[in-house]
Amino acid sequence: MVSKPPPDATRRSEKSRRAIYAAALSLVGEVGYPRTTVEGIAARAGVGKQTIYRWWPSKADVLLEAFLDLSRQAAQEAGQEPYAIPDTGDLAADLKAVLRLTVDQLLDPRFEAPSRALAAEGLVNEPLGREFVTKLLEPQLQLYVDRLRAAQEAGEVRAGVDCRIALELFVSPLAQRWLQHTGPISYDYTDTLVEYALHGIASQPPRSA
Amino acid sequence: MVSKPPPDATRRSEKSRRAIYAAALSLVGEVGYPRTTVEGIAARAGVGKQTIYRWWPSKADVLLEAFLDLSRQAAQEAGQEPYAIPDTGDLAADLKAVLRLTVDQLLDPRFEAPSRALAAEGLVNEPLGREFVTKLLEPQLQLYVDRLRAAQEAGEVRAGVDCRIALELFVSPLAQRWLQHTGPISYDYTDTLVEYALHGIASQPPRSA
Amino acid sequence: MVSKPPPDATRRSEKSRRAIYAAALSLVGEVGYPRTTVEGIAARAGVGKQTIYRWWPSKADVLLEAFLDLSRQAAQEAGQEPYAIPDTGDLAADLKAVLRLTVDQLLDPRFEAPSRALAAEGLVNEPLGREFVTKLLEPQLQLYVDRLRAAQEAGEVRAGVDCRIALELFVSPLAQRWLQHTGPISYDYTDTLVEYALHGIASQPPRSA
Amino acid sequence: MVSKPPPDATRRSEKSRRAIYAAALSLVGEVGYPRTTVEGIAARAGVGKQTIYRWWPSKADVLLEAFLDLSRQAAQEAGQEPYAIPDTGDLAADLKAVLRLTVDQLLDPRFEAPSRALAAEGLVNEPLGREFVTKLLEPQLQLYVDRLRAAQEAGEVRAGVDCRIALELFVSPLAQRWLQHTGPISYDYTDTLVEYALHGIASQPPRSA
DNA sequence: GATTAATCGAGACGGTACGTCTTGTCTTAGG
DNA sequence: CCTAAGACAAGACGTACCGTCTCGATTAATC
Repeated sequence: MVSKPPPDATRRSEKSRRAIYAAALSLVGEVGYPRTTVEGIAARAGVGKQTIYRWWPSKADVLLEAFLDLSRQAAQEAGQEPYAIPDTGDLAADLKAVLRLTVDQLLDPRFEAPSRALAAEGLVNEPLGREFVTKLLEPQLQLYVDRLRAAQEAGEVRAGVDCRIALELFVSPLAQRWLQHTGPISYDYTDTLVEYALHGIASQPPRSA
Repeated sequence: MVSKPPPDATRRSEKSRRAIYAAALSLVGEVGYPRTTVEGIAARAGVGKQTIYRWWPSKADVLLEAFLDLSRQAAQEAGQEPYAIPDTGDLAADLKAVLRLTVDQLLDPRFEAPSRALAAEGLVNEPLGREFVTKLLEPQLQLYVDRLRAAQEAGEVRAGVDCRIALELFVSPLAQRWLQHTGPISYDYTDTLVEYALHGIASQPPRSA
Repeated sequence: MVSKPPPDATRRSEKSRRAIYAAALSLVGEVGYPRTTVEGIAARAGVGKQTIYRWWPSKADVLLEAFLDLSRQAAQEAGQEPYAIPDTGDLAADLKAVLRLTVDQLLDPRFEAPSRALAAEGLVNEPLGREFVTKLLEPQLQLYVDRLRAAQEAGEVRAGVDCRIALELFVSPLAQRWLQHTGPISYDYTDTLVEYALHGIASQPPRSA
Repeated sequence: MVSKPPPDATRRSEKSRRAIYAAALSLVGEVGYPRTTVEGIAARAGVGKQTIYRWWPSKADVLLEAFLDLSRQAAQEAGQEPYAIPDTGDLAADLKAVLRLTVDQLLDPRFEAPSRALAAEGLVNEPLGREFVTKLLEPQLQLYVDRLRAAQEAGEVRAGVDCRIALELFVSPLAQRWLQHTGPISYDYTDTLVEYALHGIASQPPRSA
């Protein structure tokens, strides 16, 4: 007899849930994550604090779900999500195109504050971090894995290359620049990343290949 | 309405400063960053709260300085800091070696908690983030830039390659895996990164090169 | 904007009502009045909260009715209620006897907690206080008035004495000792009260009587 | 290691203490005891909640001290408090006079709400009740005991009468009428009480006296 | 016996206050 | 003047209840 029985989800107020999502996202955008409080979210959503604590264990989880919801919505708005990177036969062009879309999204102010906040919280709060990675990051990365695998089968990528590692060559640099402000983000930059990642930076081919 | 005159640093208590660094680092290691409080640091350091607020604007800044201090100490202990990546003439080998050292440091428990905490806080607290990047990250990255530039002059790296971008091909993937737990970290992994980054993942050379 | 139509009392669940009374009384006895909550009563009674709010305006009213019910029951158990103080012709003896019964009741643990709670709430919540006085206290006091009036007619009590005030001479001291713990309660004590009230404490008769 | 060390009383803010007393008394007067909250007191006093919780365990204790302070002040204002019931040699007159003063005080609106609230809380919260009785009620009652004892030595009161019980004959009825609204309060009423208590209500002297 | 309308147990809801914790400022005493 | 200590105003935390509301599921009186 340690923990409360879980609440009855069938009786949950849809209106409140949406109001909470909206309040959480707008507050994070306006005052930043650390100054966004559960009380503030409840007040702006016109909701009792208990209604938040009933369904989420912390403000980080509220924000995570709110962001997932926002992503889902944005995906729907953007037409039937392809859920795949296009395959025109030209790997470099395809990767450049999809990275340009990612750049656009990273610079969209609706996404910036909450996703940065979630990423930050995820670094320090491991369960949340795992959920963030599992639910948001990995599905995206898997698309790259799929496209690279297809390229590998088509002979465009060297056999033996681990696609899960390969994708990090262009995704991680972009992620780090964005997260840590270690450099500017642009189409040129991502195009360059694709170029370098595909053909390497060395002037000579590897000795034993 | 001017801001307070700065306190007289010549009369500052060295003992307190060191006790505060130690308390901050140990608390972050023990209870995590969010549950580390200024009061807790003051109590463990046997110091008045005002002594902290007099010299640092926030707990993040305390931790940043504490961590810088720790890094300086660790560097000294590790013998006279080379402050350069070795240049044996074999770029791949040199990069692999230095990345292996980085792996060792990332897995050192003394460093893990505070540096992860600082990275997280830096994402969301821009001034701190810039300081973190400027004082800790950039100097490290510059070493890579220098080594790559030397390789470029030696003809090992293609002319026209932007070394600042090139270094991200092996540094950022490692950073992301470590920060966001998106994958395991090992010597094999970093070796592979160097391999891919130097020679690319494509099976064919670029069309117009 | 009229108030709700009153609920249909004919369809009321007798079982629930009794369960609520029992739960209210036992909770007040166990955890005290302030920590007795409507939610707690509902939970212990196995009843929805609305079933309480449908029939009573507040927890104080629940407790008042529960206590009235308990009193009624106790009266029935104690044989056919006399509803009068016996009149043996000896006023002192009759008063002593009935006060001894009152002492017994005040010390009965079933009654103590709820009646003290009701008295307390009544001090601060005037409507409830009036109801408490009207329904519980006054009927009891009236018995004294009747007995004293009879004694007055029999010449045992001085003509001109206001019986409503006279009864307070032995009832109020007992009530105050019990309510405010200002002294112990015993048969000796109430016997003494009767003695003093009947014959006064002065050594001389009044100057002008 | 169970409880906090007590705070350092020498550094206590006198201004805050007085503001808290004033806020507590005015709130109880305006909205009644149950709707007076610690938060409300803190807000009106311009004080942090912790400053209240640091020095008092509950709102009842705040109110008790506030009331004690008010009583002390009122006593000082009323000239050098005699701290004794006058002894003119005429016991009945002296008692009537002091009871009339009590009537005045009971009807003073500054005192009514808080003292009724404290009495109520004391019924149900035994430690507070004992403190209320010890610090406020008993000192008052002792004055009666002293005056009655003097009268007894002067032969005005029958030897053998227990003065502690005797005083209740006129004090308790007044207290009960006031607390429980069981009847009106007036000079006539208290005069009558003294009359009855001194000379009894019986028409005949006791059989064995 | 089926219909129907209100009560029932249950519990989610918008709120308020609780008592605790921490922040960053201010005050006091001591060196 | 810096220091250790800690009281202070402020305000968020997460919990407990309040009194209202909305669900099916009884359930009792009418058809």
